[in-house]
Amino acid sequence: MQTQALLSNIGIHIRLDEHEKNQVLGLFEEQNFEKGDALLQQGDFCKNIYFVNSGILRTFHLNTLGKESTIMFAKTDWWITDMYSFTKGIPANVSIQAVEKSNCLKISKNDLDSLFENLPKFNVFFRILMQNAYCREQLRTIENLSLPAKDRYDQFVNKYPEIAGSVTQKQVASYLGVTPEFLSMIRGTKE
Amino acid sequence: MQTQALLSNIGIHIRLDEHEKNQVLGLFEEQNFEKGDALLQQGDFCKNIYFVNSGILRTFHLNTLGKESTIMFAKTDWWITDMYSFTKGIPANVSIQAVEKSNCLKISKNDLDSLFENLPKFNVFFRILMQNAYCREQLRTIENLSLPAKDRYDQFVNKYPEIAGSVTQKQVASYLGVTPEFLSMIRGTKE
DNA sequence: TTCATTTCTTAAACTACATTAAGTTCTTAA
DNA sequence: TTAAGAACTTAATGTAGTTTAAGAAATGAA
Repeated sequence: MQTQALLSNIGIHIRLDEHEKNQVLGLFEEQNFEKGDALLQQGDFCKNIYFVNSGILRTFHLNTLGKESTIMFAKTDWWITDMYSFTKGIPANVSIQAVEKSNCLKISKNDLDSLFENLPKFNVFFRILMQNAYCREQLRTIENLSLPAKDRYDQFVNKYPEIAGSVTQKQVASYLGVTPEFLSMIRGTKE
Repeated sequence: MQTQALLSNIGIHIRLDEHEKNQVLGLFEEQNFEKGDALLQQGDFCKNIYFVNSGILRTFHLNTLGKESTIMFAKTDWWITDMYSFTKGIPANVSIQAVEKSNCLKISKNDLDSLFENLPKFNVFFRILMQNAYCREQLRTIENLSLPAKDRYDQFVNKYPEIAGSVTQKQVASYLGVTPEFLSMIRGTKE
């Protein structure tokens, strides 16, 4: 099980001794996904949170008309789950899917909760993780509200060049909130 | 200083004894705002996080063309700040404003950080607060991407009836990402 | 390799929403 | 109380982005 990436991700925010590292790692389980595999289906209960060792994943929502919206992408060193379903125990309103072959470390809700109890500083770590996720999401709201599609596309490519280069334009379009046809047009107009 | 609302807000998630309650309350300061008052100006550094005792506030962003986007509203029992500026010490990219006469309790970044150190369970409280904020923000992203303006308006009114009834339609429009003129049209079409 | 499927592109016709403008109602400060 | 400025409405015109469709390129399974 590859654990260096996870340990260094945690290590950015809190310091763990050897015993604590083992305490944490003992609760994670490795899982491999092939391109297109589903980690979670919209409507099911999200029981795990995943740390991405390698690969790219995404969460997407299907509305009542069958329109697909990409809510987030996750690459190496990111965490991905349906936080709403995971923390509140309600059915997920997104699916999670491997965009390409990926390797993840997952931890269940129960095990994470036990970690919060038995290793209190893990609350510090997750507080910061949630803080950052909230800030990112709010920044996206600001961009969605204040920028036209072309500018949102440019921002996206600047911010996440590896993702922009690895996922289909259809998926990028559904992340930006435009059709693939319109994204294709936007990309045609150089400046 | 009104403190019951704050204590019960904290009490939903963590248990504090009398000494700890005083330790917490000692770091908060009461502040009153008149309608229209600014708590923070876009471009300034956000040094405080505010708990709303009474009233309604909002954060909004001004883009380079002068277009205003409402990022969030906060009413009684909510927390409001520019989390990005507050936690990372960078200039705010939103302003915070009292939509109506409001009473708040504020705590500075330094004092909150000292609380995280000296009262570790406050990390649990803020972890949950950030988790909830992230979930809310992500749900909004889903709605922005998957629903047309009319449906987003209906959802907004259902979810926050008091806010919808207390703020101007111009502000609601800038929250939904449409012009006031178009919101007026939407409201005209009964079902 | 090869065929089938999906993705990407281009373009014409269309629509949700923006802009402009003018009139009406509501707020608020003097 | 009043007047000035906001906020709200309505309607005509304009546009960013959608839909539909059809062909070209890329991908993937046999």
